[in-house]
Amino acid sequence: MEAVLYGKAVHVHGVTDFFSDHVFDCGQAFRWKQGEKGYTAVVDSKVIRASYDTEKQILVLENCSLDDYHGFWRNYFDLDRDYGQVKKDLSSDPVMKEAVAYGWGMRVLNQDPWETLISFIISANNNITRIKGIIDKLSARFGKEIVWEGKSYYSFPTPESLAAADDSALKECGCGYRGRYIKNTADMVARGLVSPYEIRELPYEEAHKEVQKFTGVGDKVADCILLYSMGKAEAFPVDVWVKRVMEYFYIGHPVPIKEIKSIAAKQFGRYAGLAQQYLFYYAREKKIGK
DNA sequence: AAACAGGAACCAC
DNA sequence: GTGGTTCCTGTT
Repeated sequence: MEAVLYGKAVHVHGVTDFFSDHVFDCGQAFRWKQGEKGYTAVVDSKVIRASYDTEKQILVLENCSLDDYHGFWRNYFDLDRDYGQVKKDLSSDPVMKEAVAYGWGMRVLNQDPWETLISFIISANNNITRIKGIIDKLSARFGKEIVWEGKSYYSFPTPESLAAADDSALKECGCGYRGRYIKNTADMVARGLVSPYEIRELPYEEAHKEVQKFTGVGDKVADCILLYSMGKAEAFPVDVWVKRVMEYFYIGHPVPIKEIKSIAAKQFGRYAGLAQQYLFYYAREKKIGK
């Protein structure tokens, strides 16, 4: 991999196992929007546009410096993980082989723990379209405006701004009963009672327990936060889709979520979270079990 | 228009 | 600690 600066864009040469639709539309991130020139998002209070040239194997990051790339985006896009090897390892199992072939360009992003915490509290009992809408409204209302190419974008709200939010404003953003959970959680973080950044440093089991101290975070949401923002590749979030696909292909009948997690841990090992990501995309696109 | 989709809180037991 | 019910909003 070699990163080269062209004007205000970084071109990363030699990136493999990358396909934008798989990366940005597999349910892990909610702020990336597809446009003519690529996918655009606000991440870490910066607007970024990403596009990938499959033929030349170049990842183009617009509005990005070389320092930004090495200091942030390289890790954000998980570019130092050998997905070729991961996919090879997972493909010894015929079901995973099929799922991996289908979502071949998926990568698990390393996102911000605070943003991921709130985003997945919103995700509970909710669907992706609605989650995206709620996060957009919250950002427009409580985030900071950033203008790029003549367009307005909004950063993800800070803990302080959400802790101070009116109940009615959260309701208008479509949070529903989750507004209370968001405020409670934001308040805990703003007061420094629990830090998502400190939780990130803990091993899986402890982090899984700690993150559930936030209101609105249960077993599944905890696993999402650990996998998508705390570098825990063994975390295996079981939502209805993953439950269905696991029962359909591996078990044959309905079982409790706890059992699905332990079967997955045995079957997929330390990459269970990456396996989950391929399975989720496969199950949802193919409507397995529906 | 009633039914459904989607995880965690909360209260019984 | 387990099981059943309720929470909110958008879609069918």
